[in-house]
Amino acid sequence: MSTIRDVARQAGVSVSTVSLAFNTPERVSSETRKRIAQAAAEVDYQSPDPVAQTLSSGRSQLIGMVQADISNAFFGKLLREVELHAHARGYLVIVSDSNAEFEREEKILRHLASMRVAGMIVSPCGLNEAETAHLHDLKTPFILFDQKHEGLSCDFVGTDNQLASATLTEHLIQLGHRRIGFLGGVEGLYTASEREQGFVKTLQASGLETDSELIVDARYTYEGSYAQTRRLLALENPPTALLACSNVMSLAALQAIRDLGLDCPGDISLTGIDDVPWMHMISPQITVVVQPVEAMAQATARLILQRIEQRQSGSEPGTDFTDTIFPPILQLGQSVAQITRT
Amino acid sequence: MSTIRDVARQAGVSVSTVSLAFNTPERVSSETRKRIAQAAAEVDYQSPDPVAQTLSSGRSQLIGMVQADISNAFFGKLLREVELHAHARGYLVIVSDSNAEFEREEKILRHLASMRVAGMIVSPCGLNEAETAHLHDLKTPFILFDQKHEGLSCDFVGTDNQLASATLTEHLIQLGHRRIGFLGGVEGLYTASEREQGFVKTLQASGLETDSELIVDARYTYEGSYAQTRRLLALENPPTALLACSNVMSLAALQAIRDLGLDCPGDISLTGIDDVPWMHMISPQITVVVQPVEAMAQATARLILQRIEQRQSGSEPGTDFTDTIFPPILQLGQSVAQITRT
DNA sequence: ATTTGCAATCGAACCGGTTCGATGGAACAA
DNA sequence: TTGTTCCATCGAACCGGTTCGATTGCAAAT
Repeated sequence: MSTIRDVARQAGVSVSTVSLAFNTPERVSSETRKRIAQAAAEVDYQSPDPVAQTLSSGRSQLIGMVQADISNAFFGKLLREVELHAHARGYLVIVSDSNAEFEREEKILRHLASMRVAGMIVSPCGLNEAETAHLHDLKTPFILFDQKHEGLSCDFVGTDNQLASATLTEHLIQLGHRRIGFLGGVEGLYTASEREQGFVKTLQASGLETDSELIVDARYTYEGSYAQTRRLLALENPPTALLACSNVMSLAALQAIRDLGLDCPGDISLTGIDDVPWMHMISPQITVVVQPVEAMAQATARLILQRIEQRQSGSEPGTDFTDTIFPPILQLGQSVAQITRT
Repeated sequence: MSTIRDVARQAGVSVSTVSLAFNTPERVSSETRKRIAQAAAEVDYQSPDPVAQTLSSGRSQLIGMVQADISNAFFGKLLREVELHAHARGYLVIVSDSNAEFEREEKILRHLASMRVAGMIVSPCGLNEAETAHLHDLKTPFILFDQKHEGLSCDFVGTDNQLASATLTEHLIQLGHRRIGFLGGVEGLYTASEREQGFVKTLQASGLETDSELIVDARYTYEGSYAQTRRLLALENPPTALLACSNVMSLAALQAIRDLGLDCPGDISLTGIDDVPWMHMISPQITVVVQPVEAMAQATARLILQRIEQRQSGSEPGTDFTDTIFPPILQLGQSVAQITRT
């Protein structure tokens, strides 16, 4: 592999001139520029070494992504979109899995920072103040995806989580449901609390009372949801419908219903937030609200590159941060039955 | 951020001694070592800068992965496993999507090489000789995953693809099927041709004739499989069973069957290779062979790290390459009917 | 003719480590 | 005492770029 010095020697100019010719061509006479180009071809100079470039300029051609579970399909779409955009601009993407552990997340963020990543996309699982401050201190632009963190001024891309659960709740209410079981996510997590709020507010707005017995923490897990569904359906006064706060939890609920020998929607109606690929082929097709993943992924990919290039061109961090909120989309299935008033 | 020079100054030793103390502690007197450790703490020296380290040592703490579609669930599992192992040893993972385009793949490989990745995991979509040679020239260890490439001596982790289709074919034959439609993958691709061979060989071993009309190229895509399924079922003498060579193609076939108003398995039996998450909740549950993804991912993650550390400790590339082949696992569903001989 | 201004180019320092050959001193053998 | 080894440490070169202040030469302004 030949270096910039080989090119300089071949072209009979100094190393700095070659560097200049590559980075700010207008500062080099067209004649010299031509000679350098030819010399580069002659010694088969490919492109500036990214590692050396990073060390001296302090900025790499890397974009970092940190998620709680990178094997998840939702993240897969995001990853792909980001990678395609990044590749087009000469960036590579580093992904890392925090495994929903706080210390890990912190460690990863430091590691990424030490790699001088040009930008980051993060779905924080829990960020303390120290970490928040640390993120801010970095000159690196970053975007919060899906999980918002109040008190962290930066860009955010996500869904209107309150609207998601509100939409489903309203749908159930309109079909006559009065007792709705809410299978919630991890307490304290942004999306989880938003979704719960959307549920509760909608009930209140409809003049229905909220039975706290029906609002359960199902941990965003299959197991949690499965167990809680069985528990809810075993109550003396069971709900007539369930609202599961995630794709996995909807599927667990459906499985629990099947295992109890009950019929959905005959015995119990089911709705959920988010789908999984091919979920529409499962019967009954579950009525869900989905997030427009592709659009969200695109928006995120575009935004991070835009921020990176802004920073590149010298402009300061600024305070023009935006929240890009996508509305959830209701997808009717056959998992909800109409209830006749008693 | 303090550097190794700050530590050296604080400890009153030279820079090289500090470096030595970090990398080969046994070469430094215990007293000096102690002083350096204390100095490091005093100036809050975190850890050697990975970028500088890469530039001077020629090896980074990065593992590269290249796949044709990184949003795919199969890859997601692999990615996660690799990332977890990598993280534990201080590596970060770069992933890149070749989008099944040859030039892209080539470009990515070069880019990764210029980043001095410590190792690579690749599922090549098409590697010409130039590229093959290029890969070999790199001192970087790499593992082929899923897609093997004959004539490239390196480690491989994958499934016994012939056995996968053979298992399904035999299953169908035992249940009386004589005309089996084969929905094949992209021609020329390793997995595709292996699976076709497994199918054809099994038919021959059973003394059945192979009707070339029933072996179709469905491109590993949903659309391809959907269209070909409709075509096969419209033949004057249609097959009684289908064997789809991928998860997506099985689902497409099932959808086509449904859309034709046919019953599976009543009118047509269906089997497939690979599942998708939650596929067992679709009815009829499709009889498939699955790859033990977790085990494969683990094996790959372990192997790449092992290779990297071997190389680290100075041993030469060597020729002890291994093929780690996992047997596919038959998962019976309700998508295959018994045929009574006519 | 002298000064000023500007464009083109250069040299050197720098980014933060690794690595190798050199050096100095202590221990040991002749 | 002198010579040989060996251990601990050091200085300098190097990895391959970027960047800034300095220099040179030429044209325009005074």
